Amino acid sequence: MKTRKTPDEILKTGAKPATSYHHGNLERGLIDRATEVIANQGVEHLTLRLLGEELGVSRSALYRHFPDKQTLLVRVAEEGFVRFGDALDAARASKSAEDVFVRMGRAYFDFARQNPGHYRVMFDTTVLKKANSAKVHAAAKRPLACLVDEVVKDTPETDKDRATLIETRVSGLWSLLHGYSMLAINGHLAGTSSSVAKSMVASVLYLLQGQRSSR
Amino acid sequence: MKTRKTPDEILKTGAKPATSYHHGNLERGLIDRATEVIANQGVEHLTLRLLGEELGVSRSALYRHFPDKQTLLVRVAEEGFVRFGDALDAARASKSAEDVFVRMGRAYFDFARQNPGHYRVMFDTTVLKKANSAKVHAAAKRPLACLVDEVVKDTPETDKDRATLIETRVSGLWSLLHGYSMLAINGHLAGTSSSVAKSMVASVLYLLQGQRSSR
DNA sequence: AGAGTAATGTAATCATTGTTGACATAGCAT
DNA sequence: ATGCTATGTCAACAATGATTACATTACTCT
Repeated sequence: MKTRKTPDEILKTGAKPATSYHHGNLERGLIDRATEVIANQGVEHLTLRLLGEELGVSRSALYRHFPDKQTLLVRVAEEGFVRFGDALDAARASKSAEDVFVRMGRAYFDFARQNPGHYRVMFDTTVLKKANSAKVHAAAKRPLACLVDEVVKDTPETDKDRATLIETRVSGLWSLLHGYSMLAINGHLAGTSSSVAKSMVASVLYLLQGQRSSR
Repeated sequence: MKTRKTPDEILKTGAKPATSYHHGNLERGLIDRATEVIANQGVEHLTLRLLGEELGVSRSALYRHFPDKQTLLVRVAEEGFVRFGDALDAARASKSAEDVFVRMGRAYFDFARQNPGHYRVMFDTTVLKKANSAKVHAAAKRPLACLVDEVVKDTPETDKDRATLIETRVSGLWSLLHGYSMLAINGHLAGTSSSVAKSMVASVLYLLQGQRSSR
């Protein structure tokens, strides 16, 4: 009994007549538009006034759907983590001749570059810190768990101090993926030709191999 | 004729008598305190009111030293880049049995973890974008130039398409260093035991080796 | 169909923060 | 001493996030 009309029904009927008092699906619109603005201009340029204007709604309408701005950002992050987890899971499960880490690495980079708004909020220092939503914290664990699972599988049990080796490999893998994603999103890798992107995916393997053979 | 008293003179005389109207070295104090706040609580928690209070000065006093808050942040970033460049240069120049990339990698991580406030601002999406100070842009180039220089030296000239190889290696190296630094600073690598940190430094070499031998 | 009720949106208002302009004070040179 | 400049204060403004009281719509139940 949450909504009177599903989003699909709204869309089918031709969405938002000119005289409508109700927006129809403001919650969805707020999340989507906020994500766009963040992708284009960064979190700090997102204002409720702009959001309201663009959606043809008063600025206080947001508070019917979110207790505050912070919570809207948490929702953006949450949806990002879910989709991110889905993407990594899919890459992991896909049957392919390629190494599973190559597949996951590519999926990681692709997600970050195609969803810069989500990715920024997901790893923004302060957004998650104050979030008391259990859902977002659960969603945030899943993508990393994907990486950890595969590293665990790939780390020989014979190694003494196996736990440390796993931790090392996860840290290295994640650092490489996160660092490249962040630098690329923020335009610090100007001449990021596609060949470099491909090489970065391959680098995942070399990094892992080096870490396993070392120590 | 910029200052009547150098900072050192102020300090020698016992700094800031209770009845002082002038702060003595407000510019320095603003930059330093701002850096601390950012390190502890993030950029978005930095307010001019707080800054003024803590330095025993009105909130508008800042505007005698910086045209606006943004410019203060740019100054923090600028000083960060200078010190960062110095640290990398020193590591590169130091005579040691260790590989130069190991030395630079350690210096990179050490700087980031010991100066989280600086590092955050330096790579904040929006701080540098709007900065029209030539100084900060020059300072920002130097640290990366250190890494690039060494990669260039280390990349065999015989390789055809050498430029792409260099670009790939720089991207990979920087991504690993930046990613680990960011994740560590923001507390995402909770169990970051010192052994993991050491392994991360070593990983730099394996990554570079893999990239050179590949493609 | 019609009443009742919850969901959704608006308008007016407030607190916080960055910023500005007019004024006050201190230090330095002559 | 006098004047100039750097530095700091105070009051006010604009933008923004948030709150409260009220208005409108849509669903449910009979």
